[in-house]
Amino acid sequence: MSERASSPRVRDPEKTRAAILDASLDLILDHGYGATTVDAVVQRAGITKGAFFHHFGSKAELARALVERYAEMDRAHLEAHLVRARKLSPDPLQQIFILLGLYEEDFEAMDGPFPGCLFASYIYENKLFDEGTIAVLRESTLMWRAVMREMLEKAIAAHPPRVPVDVESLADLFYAIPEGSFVMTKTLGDRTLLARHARHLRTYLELLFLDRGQTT
Amino acid sequence: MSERASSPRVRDPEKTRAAILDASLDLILDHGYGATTVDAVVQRAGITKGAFFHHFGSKAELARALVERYAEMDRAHLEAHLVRARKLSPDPLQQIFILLGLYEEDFEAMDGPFPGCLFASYIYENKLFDEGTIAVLRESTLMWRAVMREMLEKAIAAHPPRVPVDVESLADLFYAIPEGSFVMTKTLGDRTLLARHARHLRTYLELLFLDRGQTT
DNA sequence: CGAATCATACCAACTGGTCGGTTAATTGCA
DNA sequence: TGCAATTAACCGACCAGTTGGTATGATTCG
Repeated sequence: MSERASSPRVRDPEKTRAAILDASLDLILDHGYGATTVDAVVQRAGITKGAFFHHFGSKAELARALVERYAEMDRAHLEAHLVRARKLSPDPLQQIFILLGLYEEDFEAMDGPFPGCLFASYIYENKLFDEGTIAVLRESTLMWRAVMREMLEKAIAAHPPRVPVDVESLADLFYAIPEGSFVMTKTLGDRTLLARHARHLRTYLELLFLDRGQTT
Repeated sequence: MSERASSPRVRDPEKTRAAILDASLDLILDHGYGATTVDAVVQRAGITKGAFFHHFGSKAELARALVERYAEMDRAHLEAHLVRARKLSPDPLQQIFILLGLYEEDFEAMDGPFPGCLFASYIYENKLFDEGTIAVLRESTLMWRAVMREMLEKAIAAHPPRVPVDVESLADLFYAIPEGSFVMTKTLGDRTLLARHARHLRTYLELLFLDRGQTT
C-alpha cells in the first residue's frame, strides 16, 4: 500500500506540503494574507519553519501555490458538476438548473462557520501579490464566464428568452452572486443564504427562458 | 470668517482627521487592514506618527472609526437616493427601479480603478477586528436588508409576483449582487460590470412583478 | 553513502505604540 | 483691546516585540 494512515509524525513531503497549504488557507480566509504569519502557518500545520522554507522559497511562493491549488479545485469541482448535469439532461437549460441545484446541495451540506472565497480575499489585498498570482484570479474568473456563457448560449438557442439579455453579464452572475453571497454569509453567519440566493438566480432564468412559472 | 481655504499646511484637526481616514481607506482597500502600516497611512496623509496617535488611540481605533464613517456615508447615500425615488414615483415598484437606476448612474460615473467595498475587505480579515467593529458590518448589512425588504413588501402588495418568492433573500440581492460585482470588477478591471449586473436584478424584478416584458 | 527532508538557532528589518518636547490657537483678565 | 496663561495639535526619535528569511546541523530513506 502506498497510502499512509494519518499517523502523527511520518516523513511524507506531499502530506507536509498539503498540511502547509491547508493551514494557510484557513488562516488567510480569517486574517487575510498580509496578517497571516509564517509562524502561525507553521504552528497550525504542526511543522517547523525550516520545513516551511524547504517547501516554499518565500511567503509569496506559498501565496501563488495556494491560489493555484484553489483555482484547480474550483475548476475540477465545476467540471464534475457539469459532467453530472450533462448526464442527467440533454437540454442545455435543464443542465444549468441541475448545475445550480448541485451547488445548492453543496452549500446546504456545509457546516461550521463559512470560510469564504480565496479569490475575494486575495483581490482585497491585491497590492500584496505579484502579477502572476493576480493573473490566476483573472483566469479563474474568465473561465467561469466562458463556461457559463457557452451553456447560456445553447440554452438561448433552444429557449428564446422572453426579453433580450446581455449574455456575458448574465454568465457573470453565476460567479458574482455566490461571491456576494459569501460576503453576506460571512458577515451574518447564516449559511442558508447561499442556497436561497442561488435559488433566485434559478427563478430569474426560469422567468427568462420558460413559458410560465416554475418547473422544479 | 471661520471657514478656511484648503491651503497646504494649516492647523485644522478635523481636516487632519479626515485626511487620515481618507488615506487609510485607500490603502486598506488595496492592501487590506493587516498589511496597512501606520507609517504608510501617516506618509500618505502627509502628517506624522505623533499626529496620528493624537487623533486615534490605536490602529484598532482607526479601523473602527473608518468603518463607522463608511457605514454612515453608505446609509446616507442610500437614504438620499430613496428620497429621490419616492419623489419621482408613488408606486413602490417603480421606486425600486428608480433606486436601481440611480445606483447604475453612480457606477457608470465612476472613474479610476475600482476601489471595492470596505465591508468586504474587513470581513475577509474578520479575525483582526474586535467585536464592535464587526458589529458595524452586521448592522449595515441588516439595514440594507430591512430597507429593501420593506420596499419589496409594498411592491408585492401592489403587484402580486408571478411566482412566490422569498422576500428576505430577494432583498439581500440588493446587497449581495453589488458586493459580488465589486469582486469581479476589481479582478477584471471592467467597471461596466457594476451597472450591467444591476440591470439583471432590474430585469428579474420586471419579470417577477410586471405583466409582460420591459417597462424602461 | 548522499540526497531529500526537516529542526534549531538566529538575524536584520520593520511593526505598532510611547514619550518628551514644540508650536499654534484659545481663554482669562487688566 | 492687549497679552500672558493654558490648552490642544502636532512632531519625530525611540522602544520592545515581531516579521520574513537564513545558516547550519540532525535525521531519514533509497
